[in-house]
Amino acid sequence: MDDQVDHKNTSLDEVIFTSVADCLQSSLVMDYNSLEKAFKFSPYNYPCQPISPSNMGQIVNYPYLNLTPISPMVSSSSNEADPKENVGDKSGPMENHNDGDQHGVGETSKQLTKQGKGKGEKKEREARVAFMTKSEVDQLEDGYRWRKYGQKAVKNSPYPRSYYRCTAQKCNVKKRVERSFQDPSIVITTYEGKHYHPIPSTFRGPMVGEHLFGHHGSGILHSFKRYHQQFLMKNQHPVNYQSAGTVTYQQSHGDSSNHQQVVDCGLLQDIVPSKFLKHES
DNA sequence: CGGCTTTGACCGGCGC
DNA sequence: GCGCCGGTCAAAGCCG
Repeated sequence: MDDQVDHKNTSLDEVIFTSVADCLQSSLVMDYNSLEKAFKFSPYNYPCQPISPSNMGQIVNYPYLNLTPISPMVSSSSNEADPKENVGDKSGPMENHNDGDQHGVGETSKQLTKQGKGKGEKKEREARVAFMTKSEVDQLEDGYRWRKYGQKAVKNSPYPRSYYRCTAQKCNVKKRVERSFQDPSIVITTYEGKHYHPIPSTFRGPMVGEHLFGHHGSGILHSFKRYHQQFLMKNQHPVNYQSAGTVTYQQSHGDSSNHQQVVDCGLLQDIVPSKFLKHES
C-alpha cells in the first residue's frame, strides 16, 4: 500500500500529476501525455481500445483516493462516444452547475429528459471514472457526502448496485457502487461528474485512505484536502464535459495478488471491453 | 423533525 | 412493437 503514494514526491509542480489521486483532483482535461506521464503507462499498451485524447474528458476529483491505474477504459455509453451529440443545443457543459442540484427549480429530471428527447437530444453523460477497491465496506469514504437514491440488482451477480448522489447543493456528481461477484472483496465504484464545491467541512473519518492505506492516511490526506480546496478556489470556471470517457483505476495497498485480476460483469461490463475481460476466464 | 435508506414503479435506450 | 435492462424517482419507513 505504501508504495502507491511513492510517486508523490519531488517538486510542487509535479504534485498535480504524481498520482492518480492528484490527477483526479485536477479539473484539467487530461490528455494522453498527461495521463501517461502521471500514471507511468501508455494507454496504448493495454489490450483494450484506448481512449483518445479527445474523449479522455473530464475526471472527477477525489483527493482522498489513492489509486493506481489498471487501464483507461472507453465507456460503452453511446452518447459520450459521439462528440457530436454533446455539442451545442443544450445549455452547455455547465448546465448542471448552474441549474442547481440537477435540474432547474420546479423541473424534474423526467421532465427535462422528455423535453430533451422531444427535440431529438440525447441526455449527456458526464465523464466517468471507475475504481476497484479491496474493501469490506461498500461505501468508501472519499471526503464527500452521498445520498443513496437507488439500488438495482446486477445481472449475473448476487450483489446489487447502489446509486448515490452528492448531497451538496448544485452538485450533480453521482457514483455507483457494486461488488464484484467474482471477487466479493472488491468494491467497484464509478464516479460520474465533477464536484464544484469544497469537501464538506463536516467530513470525518474513517476515510478511504485511512482504511486502505493505514498509517499513510492522515498526513497525506490532510494535504490532499488542503490542496484540493485551494484548487477548487482557483478552478470555478466551466469545464468541458463533452466527449467523456471512463477511466478505471485500482486501489492497491500492498496486496499485489489482486492486481488486474478483478473482472466484473456488472458495472465493469459496461466499461471494460470484452476483449479485456476474456483473458481472465 | 430532518436526513437518509429502501424499494417498487417508472422511463428511456437499445436490440431483436 | 416488444421486451429487456440500466438508471432514476419518490413515497414510505427508519434513525438519531
